[in-house]
Amino acid sequence: MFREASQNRMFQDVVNQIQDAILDGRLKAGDVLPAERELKQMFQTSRGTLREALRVLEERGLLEIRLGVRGGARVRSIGSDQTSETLALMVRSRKVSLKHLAEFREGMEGNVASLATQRAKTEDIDRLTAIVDEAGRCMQASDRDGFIGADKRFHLALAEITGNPVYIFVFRSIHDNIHRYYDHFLSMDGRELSENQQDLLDILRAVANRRPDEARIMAQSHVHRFHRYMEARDLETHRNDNGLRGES
Amino acid sequence: MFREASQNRMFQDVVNQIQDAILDGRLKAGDVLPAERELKQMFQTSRGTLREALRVLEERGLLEIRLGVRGGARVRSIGSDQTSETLALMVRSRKVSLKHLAEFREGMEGNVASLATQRAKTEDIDRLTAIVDEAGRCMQASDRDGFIGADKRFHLALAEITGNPVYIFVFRSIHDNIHRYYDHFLSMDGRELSENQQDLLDILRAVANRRPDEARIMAQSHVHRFHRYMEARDLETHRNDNGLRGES
DNA sequence: TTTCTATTAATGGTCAAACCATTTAAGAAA
DNA sequence: TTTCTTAAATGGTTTGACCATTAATAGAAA
Repeated sequence: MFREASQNRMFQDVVNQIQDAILDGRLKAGDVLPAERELKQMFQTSRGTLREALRVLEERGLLEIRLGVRGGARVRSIGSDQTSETLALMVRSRKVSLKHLAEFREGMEGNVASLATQRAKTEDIDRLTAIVDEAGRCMQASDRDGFIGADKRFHLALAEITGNPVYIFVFRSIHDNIHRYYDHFLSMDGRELSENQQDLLDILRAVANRRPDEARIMAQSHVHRFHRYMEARDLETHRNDNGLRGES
Repeated sequence: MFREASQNRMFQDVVNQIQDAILDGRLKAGDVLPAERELKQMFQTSRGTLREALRVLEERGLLEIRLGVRGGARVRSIGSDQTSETLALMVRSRKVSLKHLAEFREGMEGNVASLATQRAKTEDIDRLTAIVDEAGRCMQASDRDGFIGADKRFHLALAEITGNPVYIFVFRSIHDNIHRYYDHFLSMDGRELSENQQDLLDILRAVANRRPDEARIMAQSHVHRFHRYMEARDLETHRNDNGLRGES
């Protein structure tokens, strides 16, 4: 119900005050806090203590601290970076595998596709169409990275169409982590590119025709296909090493 | 692809070294790091710099720091606390509302119920049955808090049955945040308790009968019911204040 | 002997003042 | 005008001291 109150730890109080100011809108994204030597006087604390507080806020993703003249602590907009980092920790510590991430994403993308189908406006469908067209061009040019980028934007667009920021938030977190595997394990040849392009077309058609259940199935099988490619590549290369370590 | 490399910021290097030791298993949960005055010599740095590094690791959820003799930095096990905090920030900054959280949860619980149905062993079903029985006793005793607790354990058990830690991780994050609303807005009378108990029985039956799709629908409508209760209460009390602010 | 109490030492938390490193901007030189 | 130099603002680091909290231990009281 409540978190324990800690008397000691003055820097915690500084953290709370600044965080409240940001979350209450008194400090907006882009604002620059006064220099450390001024802040320390405003809070009546030492510079060391103040810096510990800034470190916490930076780690929380609320501040970005730059060096040099005109540097200082800038207020950032709240994003999903931190969750992404936490998931990354779980992956690195072997608590979560590619299989787990992929399964979760498969279910979530199904929900997203279904919801997006129920809520897409005509301009949303136009936007999706444009992305699929671009993916098609990448496919014909055998531009693998371009295709993967378009694929990502397609899924992100679906998440945005739902109007629910939680989907965007979680999607980013999952995708950031799963993407590391793409670079290692996902090499798509022409046939695979064309299969995936067909998937996107199928999803788009289901959305345009207002068939949520069909869109769910299509999206799930599309993500599942990606997953299978990676699994196959993983098995091929697995005797060499275990893939992803030590890139913090 | 890569994060920018920052030469300056010596504390970052200390963070990386300790984090790597934890994630590589050289430091296990419960281990206690040497005292700050020893660590500062091991890293050949000043105490202030070292403390900034510890602060980051604490904020990342990797260390827990205690005061006094026999205090110090202890290695924690990696959990979902941090993501929960980030979501909480988004709720407080009005980027995410109860409606968004509830909708996301609804979809996710459907997926969880479906997967759990496909994977439940007989002992899993026994466990679920025991939880539902307990919920039934709470219902008959009009023990609202007890019922909510049993309900939460039921959903958590389903997540565990999937065998996918990502579901457990995300469930905890979402639930921690949505639970604050329960305390404010959710007052269930006898009829509502009994409706929810019936929901749990329905889900359990679908799982036991191995009907994934049915389990999905049941779980979704169950979560949806919770959601509607809260929405109703929210409207009732909305003229007073906006509910949840400033409890950091 | 057992139990309570006061002391003590280990440890994190804070403070102060100085110096270093980086970056931008203003001014000087070409 | 363009390029180079310099200066000032700002975060990063160091040192050494002192404060506050806590667990263990020694000692007093029962």
